[in-house]
Amino acid sequence: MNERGLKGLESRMRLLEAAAAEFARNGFHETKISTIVKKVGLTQPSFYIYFSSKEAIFEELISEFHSNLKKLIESKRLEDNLEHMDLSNRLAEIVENVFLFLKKDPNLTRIGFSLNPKADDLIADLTIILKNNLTTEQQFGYFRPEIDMEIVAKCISAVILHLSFIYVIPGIKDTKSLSLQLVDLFLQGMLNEND
Amino acid sequence: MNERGLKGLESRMRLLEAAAAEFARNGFHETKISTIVKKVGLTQPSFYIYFSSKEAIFEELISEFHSNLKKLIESKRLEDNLEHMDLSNRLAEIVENVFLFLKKDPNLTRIGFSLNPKADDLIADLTIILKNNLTTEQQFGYFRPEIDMEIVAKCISAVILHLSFIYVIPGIKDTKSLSLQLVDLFLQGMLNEND
Amino acid sequence: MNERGLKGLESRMRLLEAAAAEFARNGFHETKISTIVKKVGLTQPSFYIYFSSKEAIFEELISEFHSNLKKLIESKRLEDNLEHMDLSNRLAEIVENVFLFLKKDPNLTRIGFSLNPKADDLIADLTIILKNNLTTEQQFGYFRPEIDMEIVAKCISAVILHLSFIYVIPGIKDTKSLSLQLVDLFLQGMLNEND
Amino acid sequence: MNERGLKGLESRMRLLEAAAAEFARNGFHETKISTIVKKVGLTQPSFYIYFSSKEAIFEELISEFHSNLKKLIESKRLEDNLEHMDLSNRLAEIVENVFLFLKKDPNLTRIGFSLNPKADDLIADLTIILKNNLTTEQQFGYFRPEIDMEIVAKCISAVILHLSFIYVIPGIKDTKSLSLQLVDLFLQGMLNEND
DNA sequence: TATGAATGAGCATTCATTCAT
DNA sequence: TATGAATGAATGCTCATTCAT
Repeated sequence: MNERGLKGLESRMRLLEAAAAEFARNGFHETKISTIVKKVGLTQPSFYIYFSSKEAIFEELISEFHSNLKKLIESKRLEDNLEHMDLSNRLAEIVENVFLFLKKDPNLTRIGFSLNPKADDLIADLTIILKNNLTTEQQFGYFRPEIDMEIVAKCISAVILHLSFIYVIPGIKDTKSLSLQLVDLFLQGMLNEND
Repeated sequence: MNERGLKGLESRMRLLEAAAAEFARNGFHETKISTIVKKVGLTQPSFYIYFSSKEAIFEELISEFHSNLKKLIESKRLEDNLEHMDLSNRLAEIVENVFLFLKKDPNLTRIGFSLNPKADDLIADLTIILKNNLTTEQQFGYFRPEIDMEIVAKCISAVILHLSFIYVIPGIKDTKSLSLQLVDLFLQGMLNEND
Repeated sequence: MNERGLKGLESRMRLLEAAAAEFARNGFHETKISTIVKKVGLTQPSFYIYFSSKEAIFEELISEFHSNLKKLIESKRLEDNLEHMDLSNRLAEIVENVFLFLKKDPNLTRIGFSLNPKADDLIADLTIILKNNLTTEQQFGYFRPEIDMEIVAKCISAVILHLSFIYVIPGIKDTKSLSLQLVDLFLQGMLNEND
Repeated sequence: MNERGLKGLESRMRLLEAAAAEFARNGFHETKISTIVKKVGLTQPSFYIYFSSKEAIFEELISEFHSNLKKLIESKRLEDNLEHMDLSNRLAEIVENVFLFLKKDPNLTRIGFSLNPKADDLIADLTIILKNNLTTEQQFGYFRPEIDMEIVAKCISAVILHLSFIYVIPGIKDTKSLSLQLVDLFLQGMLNEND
């Protein structure tokens, strides 16, 4: 009775896409529903067939992005494959996966990490998973025991996010080599050993 | 008409403070002039005696913050005192100085690095100075020659900012030890040398 | 196209019922077609198969109610049976009949006498019939000749309606005894004759 | 600081008046703020300087009307002057006072007794006061003891209201003689004593 | 230096209604 | 007989800003 047909589903999808683009470019408040529907070729009331409010569509975009990202991170637990690759490569692969995910939909990435209250929570979540992984490795003796892995996790999160915005999403740097360089930096440090 | 009496100057100051607090808490668009003036005990027209528009007061807050921060960074060029301290400590001191600056006025820090277009420029500026410093050191042989100092500079910028927001401004961690840990991480890396 | 099948007729009926309930509870403007059709399990376009507009269904409800009520009143002309009962009982019976009619469908009663322009006309119609009856009786010498029967008729109309809403429809008072009390009040007055 | 000057107070007053006229003519939902302000020669935002919402101005009109009417009724307690006039005249005077009050501002009267939820409460309040008065008289032996004064009070309320709308407010009947006729009807009844 | 009063421009949202199927 | 999809036309309300004083 309230079933959505194919055409309706497509309109909904196109609204979501258009909204993502607008929110990403202008933020929540400067984004107008009139603009979104115009892009899609609909009128304002149609918007409210599919979404109950401006907040609702924003929320929907964010929460799906967040849950997908969390899923990705959680699936990448280090313990699963501690053996079958050397440490650097395993880490680099994880980092690259995150880069690729964030690059896939730049609009969502921008919205998901914009000044919306839940962005901080998301970063915190990601950081926790990262920290757990790193702590495990540390207990295996791979990392210096005196390092506070909480801080490291927070550093890495910040770095991945920032580099995503300035290098990965704009396509300025290759994700593979960037990941390797990052891992190398964090693993080896900058110091010249010869000194 | 442009002669500022004492009372006027004070009203202006209080408006700036109130605006900083509001912008920091709610962002640009959700901040209402009516709220700002109410906090200060003035009426809306009074606002326009001192600032030509909402954008103007925002701009004024940001640009002073930005220029102060730039001044700080530029004053901390490494070359100036390459000798009189060992590398780690010199770096840590610089980092701590930035931490302390950002902690001094959390509202401004939040505004200055919010999603306002100039935040990216500011970060870029800071990163350039940092990169120049690091490159100099690298040429002196302190750092591994194969490292891309541009990337490193960007990592460090991101890390300093992020840790400022989650650790320094809330007062959760001591700036001195945090700076030292950061420098240690970036200089030595995480790897356990014994391996 | 105008052949009504069984199912269609039933849908129409159920829409009328649902509409009556909604109009009674919320009035015309606060009643939404979307609510009506939802209650019936239909969609909005289906509504327009049976009724040309929101006004149309409202009008249909009202006018049937009005014509039924008029029919009732007109059928109760006093002259028809001036003899076969004493005056009080004849009057009380008429009053009770109206009470029972109004109680039968509270929703319709509420709608029919709500602030819709025709409510006043209806009351005026009822009042005229009442007045004619009373005048007849007056000419027969039953009532004091100096009384203005127009005013009395209007009083009685108002009283019947009001008591319907507060006593009869809620079922708080028995219609028979209430009718008798009313008739007694209007016939004998309140004064204590012993004084 | 938020003080209203003379001009502001006048604008507020004129908005109240215009709103009363509109609400009375069209009811709550069909009354548009745009119409109200146009009548007063203001723009829509000005409306919100003085009233927080459409509901608020409606509420203000109603509640002032209600409280004034209650004040009037309460001031007219019979006990105060049981002796100094004969019963009929005292009662008629009270009724006439209510007529005059309701006639004074027909718009408010219409709004105050329209389909707004509190109208019923108001009528109930008035009825209670009336009933108390009547019961007192009854205990003094003026009225027949078998009469249920609750019902009488409700009848009188309904009658006064209805006659106000159809006779008093339109100016069709003189309030003084109408009051007397009403009192006579309720006191003496309609029956011809000679029978 | 400050304010009471007012406004232009805009935006989210609602609802009865229609059209193609 | 019914529905999925869409819309025209409003409307309440907000906010930065101005003007006269």
